[in-house]
Amino acid sequence: MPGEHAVLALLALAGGTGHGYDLARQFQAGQALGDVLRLEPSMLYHHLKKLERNDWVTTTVEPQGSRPPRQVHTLTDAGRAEVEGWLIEPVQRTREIRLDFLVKLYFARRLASDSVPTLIDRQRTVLAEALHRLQEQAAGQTGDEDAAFARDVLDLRERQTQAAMDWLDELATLTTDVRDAIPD
Amino acid sequence: MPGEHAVLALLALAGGTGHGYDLARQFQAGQALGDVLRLEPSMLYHHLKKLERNDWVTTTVEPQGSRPPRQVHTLTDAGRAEVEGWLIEPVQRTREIRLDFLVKLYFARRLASDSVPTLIDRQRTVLAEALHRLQEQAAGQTGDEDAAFARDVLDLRERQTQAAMDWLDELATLTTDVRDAIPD
DNA sequence: AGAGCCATGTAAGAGGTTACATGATTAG
DNA sequence: CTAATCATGTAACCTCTTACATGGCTCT
Repeated sequence: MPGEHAVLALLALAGGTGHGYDLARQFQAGQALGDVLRLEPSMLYHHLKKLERNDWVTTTVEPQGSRPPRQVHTLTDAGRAEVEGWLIEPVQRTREIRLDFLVKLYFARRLASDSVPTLIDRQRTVLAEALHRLQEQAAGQTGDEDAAFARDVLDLRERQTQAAMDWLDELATLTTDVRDAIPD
Repeated sequence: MPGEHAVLALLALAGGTGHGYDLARQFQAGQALGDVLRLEPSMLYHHLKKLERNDWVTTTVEPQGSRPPRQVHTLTDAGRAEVEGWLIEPVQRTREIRLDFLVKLYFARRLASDSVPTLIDRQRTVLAEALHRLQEQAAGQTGDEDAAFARDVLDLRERQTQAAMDWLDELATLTTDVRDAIPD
């Protein structure tokens, strides 16, 4: 469920307050964020209701004269804590790299850039463990047709996990370069 | 929606008839198929109902004496045609390789092994096109923070697509080896 | 005596998509 | 005059997960 946390983090990025229509723009196609996580208005408003139920935001109505009134949402302390925790937590499954981790990275760079190297490192550890488990499984295999298929499955997963690792390695290099660079 | 087609294909593999409980075994953990696509009984029965609505199977009740009666499902001609079409059609999105394509491969090897090299080759073509589009997008990029993120996103997608390509290449090699081998 | 198999489902709910409703305002 | 923008949602419909209901039979 990256949607909920993305909305919460976007609210944090906007300074802690915002209304639905405004947040919606970032989740449209063509936006850096929207190209990774597309959120239709209906889903966005749905998430905002849920955030309120979780006491992560409070909502007040702001009349707009002729226009429909805005529902202005404000981050609570619990909401801020939730974002902070989410930003430093790596994802557990390899398939979540493609969506959840990318969204996390987007916000981590903008809200807590100091913690990005740690996030990348912790994510590398999780993937390394996954890789290790895959290699262990690949070791104990028999020889029938089902086993041949199981080997192919493991081989694919290993390659996909390794690709994500290589990508993280490059991310880490670039991030470190920036931090180590001496400003002129 | 690989679930529906997997159930249909499993019915074909069983000779064209079968009942739910029997099919369910293959979708449990520990089975070659179940380790890729887990289908809980409730979902399996749901899919069987849907297959009936699509006229891909017909259902008859078979009393079992003391046991609960079986709902025996039989593939129709339309159902057979649907399986055949599905088996030779590559998946369109890279993320579908992990699940949809693997399931397809499992059944293609068992139901239409002659068409497997063609399936792999067509899938390679789809991925090559995707890779090409990603490289084109990576070429036209500006320099702000959003663009840096967009570059990272494209880089990850490229690596994941390339990993799938490499895997397909190895699959193709192995498959060809088997076909070219001279039986003794 | 109790666990687990046989065989079928229903119910409830999370998560998501697509389409539509409303109604004034502003830009081309 | 038309289209898009502002601003909020509802309704209907998928997919999927988790938990539970039924009730006799077989194995240890």
